Amino acid sequence: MTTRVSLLQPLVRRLETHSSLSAAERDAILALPFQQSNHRSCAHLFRTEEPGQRCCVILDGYAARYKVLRDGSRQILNVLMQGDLLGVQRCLFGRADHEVETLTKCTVAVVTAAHLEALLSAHPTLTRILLSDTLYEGAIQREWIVNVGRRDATARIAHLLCEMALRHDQQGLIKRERFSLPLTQAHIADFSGLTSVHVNRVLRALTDERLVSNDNGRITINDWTGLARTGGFDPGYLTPADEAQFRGFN
Amino acid sequence: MTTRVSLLQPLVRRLETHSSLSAAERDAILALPFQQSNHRSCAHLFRTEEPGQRCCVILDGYAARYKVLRDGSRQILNVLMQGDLLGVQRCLFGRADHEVETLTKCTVAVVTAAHLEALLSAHPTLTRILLSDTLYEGAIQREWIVNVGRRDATARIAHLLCEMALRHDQQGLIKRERFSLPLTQAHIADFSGLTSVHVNRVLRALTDERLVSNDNGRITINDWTGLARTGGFDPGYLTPADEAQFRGFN
DNA sequence: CGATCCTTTGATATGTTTCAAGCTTAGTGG
DNA sequence: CCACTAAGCTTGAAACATATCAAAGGATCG
Repeated sequence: MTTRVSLLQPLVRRLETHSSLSAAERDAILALPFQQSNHRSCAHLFRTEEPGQRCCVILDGYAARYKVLRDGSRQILNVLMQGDLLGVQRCLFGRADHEVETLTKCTVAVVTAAHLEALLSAHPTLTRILLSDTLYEGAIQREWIVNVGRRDATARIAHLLCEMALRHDQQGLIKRERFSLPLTQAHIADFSGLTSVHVNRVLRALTDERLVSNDNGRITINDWTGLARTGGFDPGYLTPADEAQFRGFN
Repeated sequence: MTTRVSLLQPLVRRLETHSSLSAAERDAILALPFQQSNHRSCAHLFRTEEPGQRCCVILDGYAARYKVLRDGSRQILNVLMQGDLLGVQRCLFGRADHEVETLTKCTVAVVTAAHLEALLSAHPTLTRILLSDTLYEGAIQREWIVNVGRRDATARIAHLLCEMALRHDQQGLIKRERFSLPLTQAHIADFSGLTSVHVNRVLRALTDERLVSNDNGRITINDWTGLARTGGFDPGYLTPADEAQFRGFN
């Protein structure tokens, strides 16, 4: 039991980036019953058609929320990583507006709506923590609206890299300015509202300027300040008011 | 007291579009102490610089969440109308990532964080209702990402009109396919990530095709099906799973 | 009755898409 | 171990949607 329990640590870490948990709350979360489930790359985690009374936490790997349009084009809404909690909407409404697909091999902890329910009943303040987490996600989404609405291709991609870097840092997943980001150029295109051809050219320009380098899904940020400047990146939307700023963006 | 209390009815109506409230919860919301406050057009309701421990409900008029970029351009994130609840993020985090400005003269009910706190303590299930409301807003934001990321100018604006029509319908504010939408073409541009010049041309095309007509801030939808088709509008993200579909979009 | 804000229109410029093809790389089976 | 395949990356040329610039025409309001 102890081994399984500690696997939910990424969720705790994630929640603690914007809220503070009491010891009892933390223990209750870590003791949440779940079923571990492994998925191959490009597998559906959630589909809009099949409603379900379950949510899940990403323990390892990457996934993406997205919507497909009638003409077949798709828009990625957010890239999900370790610690991210999915499907709360589905638990509350029995349905969600978007699909979720793995981008890599993924290990997730599946939690039934009933167990989530029980957790929230036992610790009512956790509902507020969940609300905070949803507001945090909302802030990420709003910044993304700005990104696709008002920034040019170069800034969009630079911004994407900055955001993912900071989120990795919050989860303790960045080492020496390096982190993993297993997105193909087609993924980045679907995410930033561009075509993969154009993403290719922009990415090339960014590496030519020595702002970042990309070694097969491992990103290295060579020039934080420069990248943040080109991306118009202001980390405020990701960090609590009182938190020390991320190195490189002060 | 009764007169003041009944003014919060739009909030109840709003919450009831996606959640069901018990009689006690409804009464508690309606009895929430608030201070009525009137604002002229183009006034700041919330600014990022000045954090505050209050939230508010729009009783009458329109407002917009937005962010301003370094180069001075701005992106409207959402248009807020009667019944919309603002500043929850600020109450929980003491800060928000975006600003809110009135688009018209506006009457709002200002609720202190302390009173909101008291309400949630007395009726813990309301926290979950608030979470549902935040998820509902999240769905609207996600659809907007799709809109600016993957739809052309015509579809974006058609979609905007469809969404606003449906939201007005949910609040009972649409009469004979007509509703109020006091956005200038510059507003629509800032919202849809276009320029006002281009908005003008697109809007003209939509009225030329007799899909909509615009009489000085009052929109009439002349052809629901046609407008929804050009906008790629699927109302699923706004309506609970079991709800009867909006007329015209079945 | 001027002043201001909003809308409209035209001409030109530009960022991004589209199309099309060749190239690299990693994985697979003979 | 090599040949084959598929997926992803790269490049170039042409087309297109939207932006930019500039100016004129309405509407509204003090």
